[in-house]
Amino acid sequence: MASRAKATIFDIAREAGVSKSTVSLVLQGSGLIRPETAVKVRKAIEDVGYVYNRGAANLRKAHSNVIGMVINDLTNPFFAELAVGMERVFQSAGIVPFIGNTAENPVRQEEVLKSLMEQGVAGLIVSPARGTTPGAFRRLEMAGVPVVFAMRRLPESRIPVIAPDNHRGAYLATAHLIGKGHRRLVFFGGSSDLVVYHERLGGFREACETQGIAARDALVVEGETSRRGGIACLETALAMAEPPTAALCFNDAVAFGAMLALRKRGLEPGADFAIVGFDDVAEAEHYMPALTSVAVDSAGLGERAAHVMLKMIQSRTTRAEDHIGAVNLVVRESCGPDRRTRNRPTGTGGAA
Amino acid sequence: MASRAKATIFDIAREAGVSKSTVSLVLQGSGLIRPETAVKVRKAIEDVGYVYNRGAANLRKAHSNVIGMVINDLTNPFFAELAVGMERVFQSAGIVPFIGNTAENPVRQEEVLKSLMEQGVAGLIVSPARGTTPGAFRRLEMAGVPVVFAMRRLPESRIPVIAPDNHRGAYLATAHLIGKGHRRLVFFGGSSDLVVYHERLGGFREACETQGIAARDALVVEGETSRRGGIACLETALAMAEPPTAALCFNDAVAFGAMLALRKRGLEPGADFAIVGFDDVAEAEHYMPALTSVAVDSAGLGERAAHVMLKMIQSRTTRAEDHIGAVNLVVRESCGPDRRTRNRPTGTGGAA
DNA sequence: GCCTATAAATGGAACGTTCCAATAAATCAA
DNA sequence: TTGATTTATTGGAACGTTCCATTTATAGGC
Repeated sequence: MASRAKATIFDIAREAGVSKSTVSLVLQGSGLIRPETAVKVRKAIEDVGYVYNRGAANLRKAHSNVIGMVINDLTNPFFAELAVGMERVFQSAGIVPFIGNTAENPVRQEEVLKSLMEQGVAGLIVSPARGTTPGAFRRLEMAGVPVVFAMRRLPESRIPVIAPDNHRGAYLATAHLIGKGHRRLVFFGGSSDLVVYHERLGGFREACETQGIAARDALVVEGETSRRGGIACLETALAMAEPPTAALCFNDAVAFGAMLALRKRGLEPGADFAIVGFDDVAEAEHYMPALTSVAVDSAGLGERAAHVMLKMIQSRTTRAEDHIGAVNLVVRESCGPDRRTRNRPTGTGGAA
Repeated sequence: MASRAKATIFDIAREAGVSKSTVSLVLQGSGLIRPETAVKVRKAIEDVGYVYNRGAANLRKAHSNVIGMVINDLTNPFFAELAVGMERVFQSAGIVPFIGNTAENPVRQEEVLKSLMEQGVAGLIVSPARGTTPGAFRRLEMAGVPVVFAMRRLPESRIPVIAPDNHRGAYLATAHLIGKGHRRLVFFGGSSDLVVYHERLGGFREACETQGIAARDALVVEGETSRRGGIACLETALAMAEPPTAALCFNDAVAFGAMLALRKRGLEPGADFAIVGFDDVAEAEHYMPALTSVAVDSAGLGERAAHVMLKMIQSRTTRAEDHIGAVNLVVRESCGPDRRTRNRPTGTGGAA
């Protein structure tokens, strides 16, 4: 069906009766060629079914305009949103980013990074996989390729980071629960190999401290960052001698799991046990009951990351400022009514 | 920090005291070179911080080992699953696929396909965007690049398709509803620019016909294929003079929306109105009530598509058999109890 | 009509790799 | 030893593009 050998600019040149250089100029949209010539060439391009060979071009050109996005888990809508945000700004810049999925696997991540590098990417936006070793990005730094981290960061690294204000988000959510009258709280899910975990847990702890919750009443149950993990966390918490009455969850998936587990025990999320999630994924709003959660605007952070990347490429630098995105607590039904008015009919502080 | 100019095999050759050809052989893992030489070269590769230039290599090599996956909507967990399934088999084949997102936009899709082609991909797995014109893949066919469609197909096209048995899935689900005693049914969501829509709707209609439902009792409400669309569909249906009692939804998102709308009206999904979804996404199982849905095994279809692609590349062909994946109805709570026993205490057929 | 200035088109070298044919070195059979 | 064989290594051409320095065509000024 198709001519076996791929068409090159020479074929176009022959077809249009010009030189290869002229064809090249036309391809680059140079203003140097006469309009009629350009038209003739463009027709020939169509006729021979030409596809541009970017690899060959990059051999001469300083740098490509390919950007790689490395995502740790595409099935998590939270990260998919991030990717979509980035896509949006790249699209309007006429760039098609290539997305690689690492499935939270550092070995796979290494392969993906290597492959992207070999393609000669101009820059890389990465949401690093859990368990990424600090040295994993040394090669990229050596090669002078601009990199930005999105959502997650590595313990010691000079690579710029675009992430939400996890500490503040957790603080706000926890303060809200305490304000509702809860006095024994728990942090559900996540594990300490993630910097994000420490940030969120830190916010939780600080809120407990500054709002007069004793350290022994600020509990922590580690677990998978999934629905399943949330179920397990709740079981653990309720099995305690003195169970908590409210939970801040590492993310929304954990929160959904915890609510599910409550229901299975005949308890009503909100009324019997307060749940707050983190990330505010699209489902949160539609759950029963609707989930109170910390909104981080992942698509917005994606856009931000893309802009930073474009600027880095443009200014040929490998450094940039970190950007910490604002968060806000979206209060819905899962953290229930004010606890003071239920358990202790007369509060101490009055109207506040 | 890094040496500005990128290292090439010549730099490695100089460092290791061998010729560029030897370096090339080592890079390709040829058995021709003496082990000690190979070690020496590999050390040099490390030392100079070399990154392989695949573009240059592809200039000589017959074809690259890059495969592109073009997905119409990454934020839909259903398609994300598909991508993950493909990833899985490519990973074990030592291939890193590049994912491009088209956000259901044919224009963007054109850009993504063009960009992937320019990179010299060896093959393309595509879930085409809604509204893709029939000619959109002509260029690819001309270039002789193997393409397979996953999940979706185009009206008239000779490109091989890997997709679930939509007709049968819809038939099974509809028959189940009819078996439960429903006599006035509706198909919710989707629009006729999608081949999948016709397939599913066809299954619905066939089941109604063969199971003795009058044509005027087999209703159709088109709508967005989202939660929001589902809400709208339900409102429309209940506003009818003679409303249906059960709905087969185009996909799970529509089903979730319909259930939400039922709840808002104080109706209980399952008991008051039966809902069946399509795709069986992970959430379906965890919903309240759990959603009855047609499972299509999208990850499995992804794996299948990847295998077909690998085989096509290997055998240098652009043709392959279609593959229609088995489906099965997962009955949960959202289609409720048997209707006959509720509305007409004495059924006609006895125990069946 | 001639020289100069501008516009348009062109040939050649270079980019970093692979592959082939050729060379050099080592081994073996006699 | 010598020629034949095998094992390792190598130089050169080619891949499809860009970019620079030229060449050729067109127009302008006098």
